Amino acid sequence: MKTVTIKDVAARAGVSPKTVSRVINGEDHVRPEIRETVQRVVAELNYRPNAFARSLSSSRSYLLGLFIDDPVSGYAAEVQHGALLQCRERSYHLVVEPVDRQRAGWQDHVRASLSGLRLDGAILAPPICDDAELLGIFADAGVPYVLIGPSYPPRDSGAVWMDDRAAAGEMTEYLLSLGHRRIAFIQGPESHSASARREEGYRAAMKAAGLAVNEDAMLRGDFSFRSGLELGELLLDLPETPTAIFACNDDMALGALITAMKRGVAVPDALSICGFDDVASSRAAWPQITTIRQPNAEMAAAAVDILVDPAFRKDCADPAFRLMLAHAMILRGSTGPA
Amino acid sequence: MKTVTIKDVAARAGVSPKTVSRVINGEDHVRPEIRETVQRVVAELNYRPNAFARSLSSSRSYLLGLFIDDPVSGYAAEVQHGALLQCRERSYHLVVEPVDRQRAGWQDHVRASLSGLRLDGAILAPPICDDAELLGIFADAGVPYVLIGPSYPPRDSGAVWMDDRAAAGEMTEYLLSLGHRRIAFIQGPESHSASARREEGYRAAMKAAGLAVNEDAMLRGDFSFRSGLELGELLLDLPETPTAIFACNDDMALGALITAMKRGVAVPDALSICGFDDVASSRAAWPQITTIRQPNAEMAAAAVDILVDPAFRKDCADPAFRLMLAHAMILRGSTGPA
DNA sequence: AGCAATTTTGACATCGATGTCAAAATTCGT
DNA sequence: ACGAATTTTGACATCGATGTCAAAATTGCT
Repeated sequence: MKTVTIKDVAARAGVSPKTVSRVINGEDHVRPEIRETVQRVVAELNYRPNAFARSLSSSRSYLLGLFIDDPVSGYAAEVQHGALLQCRERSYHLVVEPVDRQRAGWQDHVRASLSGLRLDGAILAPPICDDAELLGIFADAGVPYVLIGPSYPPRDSGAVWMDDRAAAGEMTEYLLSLGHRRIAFIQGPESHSASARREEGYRAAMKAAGLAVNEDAMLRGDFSFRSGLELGELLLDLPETPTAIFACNDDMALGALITAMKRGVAVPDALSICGFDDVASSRAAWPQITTIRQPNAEMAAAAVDILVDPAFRKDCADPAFRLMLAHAMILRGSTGPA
Repeated sequence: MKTVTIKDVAARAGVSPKTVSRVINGEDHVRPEIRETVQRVVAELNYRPNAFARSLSSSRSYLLGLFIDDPVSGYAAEVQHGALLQCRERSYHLVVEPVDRQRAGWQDHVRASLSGLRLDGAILAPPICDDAELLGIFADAGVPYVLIGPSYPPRDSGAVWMDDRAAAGEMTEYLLSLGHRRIAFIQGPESHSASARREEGYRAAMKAAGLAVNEDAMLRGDFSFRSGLELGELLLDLPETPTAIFACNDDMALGALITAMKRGVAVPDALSICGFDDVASSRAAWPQITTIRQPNAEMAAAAVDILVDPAFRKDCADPAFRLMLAHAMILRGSTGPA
């Protein structure tokens, strides 16, 4: 297929390439009839601007990067999908870059994508959105970025959140309303700040109900299914068995659920279990797991919108670019009256 | 951060930009000592070639596209991860493009990525790798592509497979060896050719064992968890209850497993269940599901290797670019003696 | 040493778009 | 209808690399 260039369009429409460029980019200063002619010719020839030439001359790449720690997780898939759809909406493209901080020289990989690809912006997913060194690399390269669920509100960048604290609080209140008093809590890894916020919400709700948190029933996992299995064992071995387990994410809740089944503890009759995330397998389990749906795709889409907003490039510090999106409690079969 | 260009490097090394270009691209005809000097300067200045300028002049984009139907699935995540890592290895980048054929005008979206981005190659995941119209778009645009697990061996493109037929045969033989005779089979959607190959393998193994397939215990699902639930009901309602269910993918196997648990049918004592894919939740279930691991990441990585191989661009029809990778049977708790 | 063959090098054009800025066309006011 | 103000248009340079090809340097041979 011979490539159609802007010159071809210009020639056929009887105008200069520059005018065609104006029409393509929706700029002012083109007479309506000429604009129409050009648009017709563009359609006729099925012309598509060459993204590389455009980037080279305009110093915009129409490319956004999604930087993510573990691109295989279900979480990553949701974030990516949300970003992808919104990019398409905006005529941008998305480049996914895994950031494996275990590997020596990861910094260079990041720098290479930034300087080689001239990304117009980047989306940083948790937990790497809290990595000061990484943020520094972006700042040095002058690439604007939006953080998803960071620990601290960033000063000079966009951010999109959900209210982990409030959500965990609601979940705890729900368990309390079911009559549970001995509610165990499984924390996530310390590196994930969202985990800490969820714990806060849990503690606050317990305190509000006038209940003390049993620190023996507060265990730290690593967000993996396996750690849920193991910590579930520990919790069920406790002298005062909890009547409910609130895990910081669904994978660990699933692990705890399986442990309960193995040991013949009926869920939800003898033990309620709830998680956080609403991953696909929380629906596939039996009973299905009560959880909190994070607006992952929506947060990613919002991040894209922020990045492509010209106002953002002018003033990244504008608080209008720090958004909080709504979560939802998903009540399912794994929780019941105490 | 001021951008370092090839001219800066050239000036500092006391050579022409062209020579620097030669060094960067590992071309011949550069005296060793000059090559070394240039490399030193490149490192000193931390120079990275501008990908856009490079693509514009060389008509290579160093960009590969991954075209996929449902980018949120666990399957997609594995494929993407494999492709991503290999791209990084090869200094390419990966652009993920969802192809939603439900949506009007999807063809234009695909064309736009091809002509706008000048992709050096594309990876087509199932089931869209079997879409003749889609393949035509790539052919028209002159973008070489590699198919993952297509129905038919392509004539003029690369392809990467696993042997679905043999794998399903092995699984069936395993069930037979456990003493099962009434083995139900849950098919996938007709649009997924892999499903048909798996069914073939099952039928062949049954025939080889001298057993007739009970067509009443052969039901078609749509690869979803829900369809596994429903078809599980139907199978357990059969007058001659099967002693084993072989589902065409793990999600449906999980559905059948949940149905069995709901109805109090013990797995694997009263009923064996096995799936295909080895998705994450097949490990999260209880009992864990016996399944077949597809080399998804490996297939994607192999696809990348094929696409970046200069020999491939010269002769896409070379049979060396049609690879079959090995699968693995994963024996877990959901299967046992009849 | 002298000349041909070969290797190394760089000048220059090019890829396809956009930014700048001045020229041409149009509108407006009187 | 005329000049000023404004809008529309296009010529030209530019972004940063690579392809082409001829010039310069090196090597090999007698």
